[in-house]
Amino acid sequence: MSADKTIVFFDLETTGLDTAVCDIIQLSAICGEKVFNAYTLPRRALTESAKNVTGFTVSNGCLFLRGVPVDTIPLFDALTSFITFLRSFRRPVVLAAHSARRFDAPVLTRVLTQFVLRQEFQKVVSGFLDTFLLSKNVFHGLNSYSQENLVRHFLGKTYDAHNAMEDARMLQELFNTWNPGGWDISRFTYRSSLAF
DNA sequence: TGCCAGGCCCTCTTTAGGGCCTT
Repeated sequence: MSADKTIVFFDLETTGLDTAVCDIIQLSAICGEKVFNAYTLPRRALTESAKNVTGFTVSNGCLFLRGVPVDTIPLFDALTSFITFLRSFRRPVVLAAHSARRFDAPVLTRVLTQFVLRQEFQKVVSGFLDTFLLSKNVFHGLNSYSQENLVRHFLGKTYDAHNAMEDARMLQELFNTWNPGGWDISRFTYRSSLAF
């Protein structure tokens, strides 16, 4: 990774695993001490599996996290605020997520396109770094490359997995511990202009 | 009725199948 790029770690919680249709519920990101977090009310129902994994539920038009009401903002506002957050780094940003290529990037770029924000986004984000593919190729012989297992293995701790803010925070900590070289980062970084 | 998908990687492979990883 060249020195003129900033890596921002991010995570999404969504209504399900189908990247073609799922809605974003939580969007979180972190870079150093700078954090971003937004909750949005999904337009479609959560799958039972997503309810169990994330703890989110929707009732009477309100979002709840493990039964506690959560303040939400419109998805468009969350996306524009996110772009403003990314622009604050004043240099090209690489967005890193665990399984970014398979999951987070396709979902994020789909909704950005829906709200005609894709071009604005691409002005500040040069690519997506997939830490799942990176870890699997750099650290051989592990039983599992799930983020939860990697945090247990490399950091020796458990955490509130499937909360986007905590997932992003732990991913940054993992990455700083790995301290991968520029070649490995480049190998698993994908241009954000490409359709996923 | 079924209970959500799918790209990548591995191998008991390549005329294929199964598990991982994300919610």
